[in-house]
Formats: sequence, structure tokens, C-alpha cells
Amino acid sequence: MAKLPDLSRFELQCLRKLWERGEATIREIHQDLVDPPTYSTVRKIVERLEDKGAVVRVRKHERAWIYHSAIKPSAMIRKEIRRFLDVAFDGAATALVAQLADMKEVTLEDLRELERQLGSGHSGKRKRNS
Amino acid sequence: MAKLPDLSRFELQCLRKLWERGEATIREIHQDLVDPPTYSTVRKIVERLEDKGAVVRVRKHERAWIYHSAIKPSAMIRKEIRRFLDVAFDGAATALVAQLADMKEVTLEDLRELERQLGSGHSGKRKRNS
DNA sequence: GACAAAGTGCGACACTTGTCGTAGAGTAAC
DNA sequence: GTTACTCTACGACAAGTGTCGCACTTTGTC
Repeated sequence: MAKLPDLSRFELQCLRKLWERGEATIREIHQDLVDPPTYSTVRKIVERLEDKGAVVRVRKHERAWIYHSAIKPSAMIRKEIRRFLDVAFDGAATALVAQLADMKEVTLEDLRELERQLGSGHSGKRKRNS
Repeated sequence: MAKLPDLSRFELQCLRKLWERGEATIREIHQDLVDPPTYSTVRKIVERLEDKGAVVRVRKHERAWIYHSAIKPSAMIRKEIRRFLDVAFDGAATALVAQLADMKEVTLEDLRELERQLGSGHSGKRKRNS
């Protein structure tokens, strides 16, 4: 898992569907999408995901290939967050959270809940890889 | 200020520089950029920003045009956040904040501080427009 | 008035992204 | 074996994006 590829919005969305299922065929991904374009389009997106090394084929089921993500969700999400943070907030995460609170996307209760989890997970000494 | 335009990463970055200064010439934006491409490139980006209605020319200083943002930073930021949230977290803001905490981008103290502000600003009954 | 410096305006180009159509291969059922 | 169905593989295309070069215009200075 050398380098995390740059993914477009739609590529990321398809990849996320794959994460949710663990592994899936094109058709399954297509069905999972909220407002999907044609099967053919999804096919192409997954093809590009493959070109970028983000997914691999694991085996065939009937006539369809089953795909599996080649990159860890957490790593990818981190990368995306970082990218967004840089572009929109010069990397200042607290500014983002403040904005989220202001937008009422997160509530006071959410924050409290989060604090509880952070506090309790304290003993575990969770180490974050870079 | 009818519709917020879709901006590319670089367009947003240039616009942000404009917000910081209030108004600026191409050259100033160019200088403010961290790892800037040629002047010509920045010129083109601002031209597109203009096409999209995100910036306007206010007046000339010497031979250079002075630009000003035509859209409110807060509105644009909100839009960008929402877009990111949808693509990366299915809209779940709390998942994002949890991830930020996990990445150590925000600390327990940051959250506490934020809570204080939220709690104190309570009286203001801030209303969020859709 | 001619010059030089600084900006603008415009075009160009390669790459990415979202979008689709379609020919052909594989397979299960007649 | 022929049919019918489902996928794949490949190509195509219009926008959007980041990137630049260059000719033309403006303006302050000899």
C-alpha cells in the first residue's frame, strides 16, 4: 500500500460502497448508489479505480468480477480530510469543527459524547500512524 | 448573490486569499500563494472566478485591476463543507469530527473550548439560514 | 514621441472526470 | 447448437482544470 491515489468525488463514492460491503460486483455498487448514472458509467469508474490501484479483482462470481478495496478506508479518509482541511481552512481543524457547530451539523451533545469517548479511550494509548 | 458557484480547489484557494485581504490585485494573490504557479496561471484562475461570478473588479490601481469577492466566505465555506461531508461521510458530521479527534487534529481541549463558546453564545439564538 | 515595465486578454494544450454506447465474450437454458 | 442474457472491454466525447506563452495595451519616464 505505497501511495494513496488521488480520487475524484465519484470515485471515492464508489469506493465507499465497496468498503461497506467488503467486496462487491459492479452491479452491486451500482445498486447501492443513491442517484446512479448508467451501469456503464459505474463500470468505467471502477475501471479507473483499478487503474489507480485503489481496488483489485478477487475472483469471479458467475460472470461478474468481484472487487475488493486495495486501500484502507481509514487511511483514505484521513487523506481526504487533510486535503479538504488544507484547501478550505489552511489546515486548521478546529476552525472546521467550529464551523460545523455553527452550521448545527454537530450539537453540543455530540461534542460531549465525543469527549466521553476520547476520555475513556485514553487508557488504550491509541497510536496514530502518520 | 443567487447561486454559489462550484469552484475547483485552486479557485477556492485564490478566492480565500482575496478574502484575507478584502481586495487584491492578481499580483498580490500570486504573492500570497504558498507554492505558486506562474503569474499567468493565477491570472487565468481569477479570470474563471470572474466568469463564475465569484469575484468582481472594483477599480484600477495604477495599471492593475483590484478584485473583490462577490460571495460571502461563510456561505461558500458552508457549501464546501456540505459537499465534502456528503462525499466522504454520507453527510454525517459527527463521524467527521470523530475522525478529526482520532487523527489528533482536534484535542479534547479544543472540544471543551468549543463547548464553552457554544454554551455562552446560547442566548444569541443564532438562526442558520438553509 | 519613443522606451521599457507591468498588466491584460486570449488562445492553447494536456489531463481529468463524468458520461455513455456498443461489440463481443461467457454461460445457462432450450 | 442456437438463444437469450449478462458482463466486460474498449472507445468516444464534452466539460472542467491546471498550466503556460505571447501579443497587445497602458502608463510613467527620458
